[in-house]
Amino acid sequence: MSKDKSTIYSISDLAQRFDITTRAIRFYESEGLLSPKREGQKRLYSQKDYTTLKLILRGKRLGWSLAESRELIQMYKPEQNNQAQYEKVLEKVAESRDRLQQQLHDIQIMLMELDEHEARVKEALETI
Amino acid sequence: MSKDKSTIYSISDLAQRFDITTRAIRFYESEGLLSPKREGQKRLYSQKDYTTLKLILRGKRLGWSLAESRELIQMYKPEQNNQAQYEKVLEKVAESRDRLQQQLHDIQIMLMELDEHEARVKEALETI
DNA sequence: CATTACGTTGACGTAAACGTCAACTTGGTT
DNA sequence: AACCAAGTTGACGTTTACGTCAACGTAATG
Repeated sequence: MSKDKSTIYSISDLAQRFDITTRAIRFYESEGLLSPKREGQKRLYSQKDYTTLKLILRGKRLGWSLAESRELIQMYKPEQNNQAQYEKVLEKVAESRDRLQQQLHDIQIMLMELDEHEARVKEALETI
Repeated sequence: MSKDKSTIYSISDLAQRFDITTRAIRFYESEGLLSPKREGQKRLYSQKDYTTLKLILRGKRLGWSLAESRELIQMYKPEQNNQAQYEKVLEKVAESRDRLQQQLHDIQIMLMELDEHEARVKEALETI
């Protein structure tokens, strides 16, 4: 299928799939979030790059800065092999988790309040 | 207690409580998110303003723009009393809910992936 | 009454995340 | 050869969300 390990994407390919601009993708690279292979001048994106991009956009939807997403992405790289690095990684994981749990909490409250409000509005509509 | 309906806050009061700057609070007002009473020049914030500010900051944590939070805030105002307005409100509610559910989904995936990664890192640490 | 604390309104500065040209190159297609 | 589509690298512009002075008002305090 299209998810096989050797699939390669062009920049406009990725842009279409994720509904973003090529400019954005190049910008992410300039910020150290992506580093695609090259074929002459042209960028070639691997399945790993695809996954990384997915991570970036998920981060964006959650209100993360690119710098934060970059940290998370680097966290997943196995290059950092000494203990200090690993422990820094674990700290980052904990931080991320706390932040996510705060967001989860915020969302639950929001959904509850929206429910209440929706009910009130519908009631108002019925009594018109 | 301090949650009684008549409690009034100064601007630096709110700034301290929410750990933001007075500049930010004034900015939110200039963007139409807050509209405190005045006593001469000075701004006086009611319990309603306090709640609105809480909503703004919750929106921020979830990555919303101030413009989006403003819409949500206006949604809660009972001033819009005709049917067209109400239906627009219901649309906004649905939109917000969809967005929140997408975020919820994103967060669940993130937490799962972090769990997996944490496990792998801890394993690596133990085998050092 | 002079100082200090707290507030006010401009006005300009800034970081992040791209958008938008402009001016090329390059690999096929007619 | 001529051309088009898709790609490239600058470089400058733009929006959002404030930060950071400056210059001033006002109220209470020593």
